[in-house]
Amino acid sequence: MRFSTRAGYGLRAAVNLARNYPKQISLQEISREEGISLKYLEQLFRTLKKNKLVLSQKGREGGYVLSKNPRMIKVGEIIETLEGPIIPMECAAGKCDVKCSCASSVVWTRLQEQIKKTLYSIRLNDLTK
Amino acid sequence: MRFSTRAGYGLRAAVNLARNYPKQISLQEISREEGISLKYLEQLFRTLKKNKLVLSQKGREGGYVLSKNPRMIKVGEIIETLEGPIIPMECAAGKCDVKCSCASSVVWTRLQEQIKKTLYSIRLNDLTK
DNA sequence: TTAATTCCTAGTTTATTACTATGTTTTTAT
DNA sequence: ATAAAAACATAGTAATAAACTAGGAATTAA
Repeated sequence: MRFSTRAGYGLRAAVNLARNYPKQISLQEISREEGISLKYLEQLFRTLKKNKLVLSQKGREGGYVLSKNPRMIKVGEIIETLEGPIIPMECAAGKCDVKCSCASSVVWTRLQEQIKKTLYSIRLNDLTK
Repeated sequence: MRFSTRAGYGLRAAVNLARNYPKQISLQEISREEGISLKYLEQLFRTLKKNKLVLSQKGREGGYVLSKNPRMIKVGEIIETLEGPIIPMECAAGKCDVKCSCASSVVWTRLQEQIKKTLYSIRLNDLTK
């Protein structure tokens, strides 16, 4: 049971932006500071942008900023954007066949709730102190 | 973010044993009832046995039983046995390099705690009703 | 006009998961 | 005794996804 490095890297990058908020930061800086491949960061930020979590400016002296105050951005948003929805097991996805009306599905739905609850209770600015 | 089918299948099989406890059940029966490959079940049960969660009897009329009353077996035991320890991100493993003394690591450790707490608060007999 | 940046698509490598194949050994019913 | 049914064991394969790279195009400010 692991979250992907997309989530790990993405969160670190987002915290970096949160620390610098509202200053605009280039991915090169983040890449250098966090030791994450620039090209990989570009991919991550494309999806972050598509989901309106960051704003960007192209061209020289360009970069990214969080789209809202870090106080308003929940860690869960970043992670679900980069990883897709939190679904520990098919059972918890709702699309259950007969076999999955099984007793153990309550484990996975309860787990799903708890994970989401945890991730959505932490905001980016909680991680900048 | 997904748990493996090992955990899903293994849990279902364990719940099946719990329902039949203390009767001994063969993997063929479980395979038939749960629609899980027999050979795959054999693998899973080898590791369950190695970790003393089940007892076995070889030979004709043989099979498996839970090693303890289902009241005493936590879902987390089954899952961690089959999947390995719950570590949402390297950060949470303790073996953190400099980069991972980062702010975001508190997310992963808190998440780890919550997941464990959830999985260890449910017992097999909670799933047999 | 050049350098630095975001933006875009596709490809490649690597690792893991999921599952299969082919047995051996043990035990019980017949 | 023998045959069937079960656990036990190892190795191999196929599919999938994750992680990352390559090579650019478009944009913008110094």
